[in-house]
Amino acid sequence: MSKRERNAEQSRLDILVAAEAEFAGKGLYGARVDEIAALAGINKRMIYAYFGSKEALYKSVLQAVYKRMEAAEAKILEARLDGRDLIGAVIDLYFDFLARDTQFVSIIMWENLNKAAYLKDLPAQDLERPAFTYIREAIAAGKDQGIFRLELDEQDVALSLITACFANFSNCHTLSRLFGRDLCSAEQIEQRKIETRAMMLAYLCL
Amino acid sequence: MSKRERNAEQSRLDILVAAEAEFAGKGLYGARVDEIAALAGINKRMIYAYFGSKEALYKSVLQAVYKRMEAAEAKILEARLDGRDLIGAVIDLYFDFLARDTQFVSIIMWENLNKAAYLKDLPAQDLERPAFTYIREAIAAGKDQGIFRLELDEQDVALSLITACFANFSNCHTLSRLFGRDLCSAEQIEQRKIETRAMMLAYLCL
DNA sequence: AATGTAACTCACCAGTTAGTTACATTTTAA
DNA sequence: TTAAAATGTAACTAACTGGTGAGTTACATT
Repeated sequence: MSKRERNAEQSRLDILVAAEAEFAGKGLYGARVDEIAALAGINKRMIYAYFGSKEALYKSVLQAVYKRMEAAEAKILEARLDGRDLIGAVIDLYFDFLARDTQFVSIIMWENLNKAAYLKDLPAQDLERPAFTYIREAIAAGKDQGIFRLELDEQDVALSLITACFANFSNCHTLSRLFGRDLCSAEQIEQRKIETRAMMLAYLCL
Repeated sequence: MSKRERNAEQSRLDILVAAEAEFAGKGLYGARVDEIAALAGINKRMIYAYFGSKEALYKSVLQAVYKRMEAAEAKILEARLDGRDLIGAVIDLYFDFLARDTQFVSIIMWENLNKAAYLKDLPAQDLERPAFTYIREAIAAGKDQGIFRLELDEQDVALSLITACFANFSNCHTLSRLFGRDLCSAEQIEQRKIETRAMMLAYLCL
């Protein structure tokens, strides 16, 4: 086997990237440590040196994955939109993020099947979602401005929004089979985005 | 080990029930044949006698699971509802089914993570969904009667409806952590049902 | 009582798994 | 210069895995 350059930081990163691909594809149980080592082009021993165990490696991957979502959501906070514009922008952002980052979708699903057992071990700080707070506040403001329905609860709307986006990606394979069209394709996803936007706005707006 | 009563049909069923629990909990990779045998209270050898392989057993479970969904959907066809009543009834049905049958939810999710590889092997007949056709026809009729928006596509609406229901169950564990409330609880699910109904009707109706 | 067979048990295998260890090489710092 | 710490390799192990060969038991038929 060819020698690796000595670079602890790079090696750690290579392991994380390989592990994410392996965990996304096969889950915690199905993933093989030897496979991760081979994919990272590193010796298996280093995985144990850097991460300690397969489980600990998985937790690091989970953390990294949520960090990506947080980074994407930061754009929402920066844009400082409100009302209908904000809702549209949020849906665009989630659709684009989930369409691009299929490993994120897979790992979240695996974590759900695992009853979020490992997510629970993550420090609370890694789970704070400033974007959720911002969305809730914007909905409340929209109600005050008389553009959103008063009877709606901000938290419920935020939940509806996120679930409506996510399900298009988490279940696209089985639904493709059931509906007889490839829902994973870029065109179908674009269509789902338009549809989701229309649905959310019809629901929210007076 | 205690002797089993000789009953091929019962044994087959015991294996299927045990396998579904094991596959739902751990997926195809994570499930252990020995565990299924222990859970079914049967000798492992019989699993191979009846089903041939772990994969073949999984496919049988997948088939059984979809049959349950089909049976639940049959009630939609029987009720012969239309318009807003139908939409409400469909949401009720999916919510109630998914809330009760958590193993269904898990297995569908696993199958999606597996890119529906095993679903593709199932005979097309097991995947026909008369309920979907009925819903699409009812939406078209609603448009003619002037109660539903004309610009909507029936197929898109059916998709929105199913995804909006499913995501509440598939992602409840991670979302519970993110939103700081137990979205798997009966009360929260009831709240999500009300919300989903309001959203779909606002979206569909003129 | 003898026979045939479906249902079943037991003991085992060959391959795989996460994790470890002995040892070699390189970097760092005094 | 040199000792120690860090980084790397490859061989190893103990436990586990899906799957199987061979033999046993219950029971119906003759």
